[in-house]
Amino acid sequence: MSQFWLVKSEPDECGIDDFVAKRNGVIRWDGVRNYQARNFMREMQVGDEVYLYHSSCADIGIAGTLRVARTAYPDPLQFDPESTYFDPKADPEQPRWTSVDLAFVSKAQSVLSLAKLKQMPALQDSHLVKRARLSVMPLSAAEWAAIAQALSH
DNA sequence: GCCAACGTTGGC
DNA sequence: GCCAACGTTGGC
Repeated sequence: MSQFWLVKSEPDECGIDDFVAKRNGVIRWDGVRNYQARNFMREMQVGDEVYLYHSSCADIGIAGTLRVARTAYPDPLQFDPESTYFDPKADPEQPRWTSVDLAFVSKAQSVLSLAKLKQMPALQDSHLVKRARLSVMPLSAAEWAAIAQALSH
């Protein structure tokens, strides 16, 4: 069964416009270095729908929709000493960190702001509102639908 | 740039 | 296994 997710990124690093530019391709979602977020990524299935959330920027909120194009595989950056995401404790035999591939679905006409998300009754119990600083999180079908409706306005 | 939340590390 | 120190996230 298809599931719903939300991923956060700073748009300077990887935002919805990077996915627009790769409209017919995929982007590797890498650099996640939090175990809870990683574990959620490992549950993702091809075809799952994903909201992209822009954090730490002028226009904070949900900026578009993506789709899982490839399930979990080892994040190559953990083995790359040149990368800021290099993890000296990562073992190629037993990789610690996970990537998935994500593909563009749509860009929001305007960003659905965090202020509006916080006001939505359907999101009061969501990870997004309740738990700070989690960069990959599941959404319930009801949470997904409420956001979809707000985005369509 | 500040700072609260919170995850990780390491000494004991 | 506890917990203080420290680092990171991310809104403001």
